[in-house]
Amino acid sequence: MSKQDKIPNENTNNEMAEIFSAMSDPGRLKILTLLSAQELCVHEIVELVEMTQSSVSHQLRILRNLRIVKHRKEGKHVYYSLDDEHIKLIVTVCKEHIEEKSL
Amino acid sequence: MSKQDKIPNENTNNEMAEIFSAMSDPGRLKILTLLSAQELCVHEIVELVEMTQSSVSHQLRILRNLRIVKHRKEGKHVYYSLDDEHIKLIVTVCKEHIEEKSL
DNA sequence: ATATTATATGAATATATGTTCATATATGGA
DNA sequence: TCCATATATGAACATATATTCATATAATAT
Repeated sequence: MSKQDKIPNENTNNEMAEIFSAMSDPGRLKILTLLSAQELCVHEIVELVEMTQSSVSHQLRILRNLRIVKHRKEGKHVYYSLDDEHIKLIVTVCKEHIEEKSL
Repeated sequence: MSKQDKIPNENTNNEMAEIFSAMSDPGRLKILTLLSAQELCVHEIVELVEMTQSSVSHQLRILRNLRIVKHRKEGKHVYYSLDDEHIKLIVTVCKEHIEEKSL
């Protein structure tokens, strides 16, 4: 295996970068942290992260498009939740990383 | 513990977002993947990731500033390596995530 | 000393991204 | 039907970011 083979193929690498990009905005990261713990509907998220409804909705669309979150509709409400445990783990490991660094 | 308490404090959340931001560029992600496997000097990285020397150098600075990579100088060469195993783990988990999704 | 190789960096530019504002759609209640 | 609530979305704008180009610095060899 050559050194260059350590790099995933172009598509996989780009998709990984997209996932990290989705996690790289403070607002989206808060949303992901919340959804790591429980399912929430949009207006609950809006209150918890202190962003406008419009902004939250735009951000949720980004997370939806990448299939990082899933949603289900119930009456007037749309409930969002993490679509994948990997994301939860990544958030956790990163948090540990920060906490160890700041010692 | 209230729902909002699930979100790390503002500083921690921002630092986490910065880490993910550092990993969100395809070029930087390739660099990090390479350095997950072994220490490399700048011109080796340049060849492996097929970016210009200037661009690689700029990106390495970003990774250095966030203490994601460390470097040591040996003669004319500067060797870079991952400063932290957490980053390696995060890359691995993300790769698994992509690979499972694409089944 | 001069040239060559390795690396870093500032400025400029092009592109991507997040927020706001206005508005659209959908559901349920009066 | 009319209204209020919940959510989504397009356009515009401001900011952030990556790359390129030119150049600077540092080490080594001739």
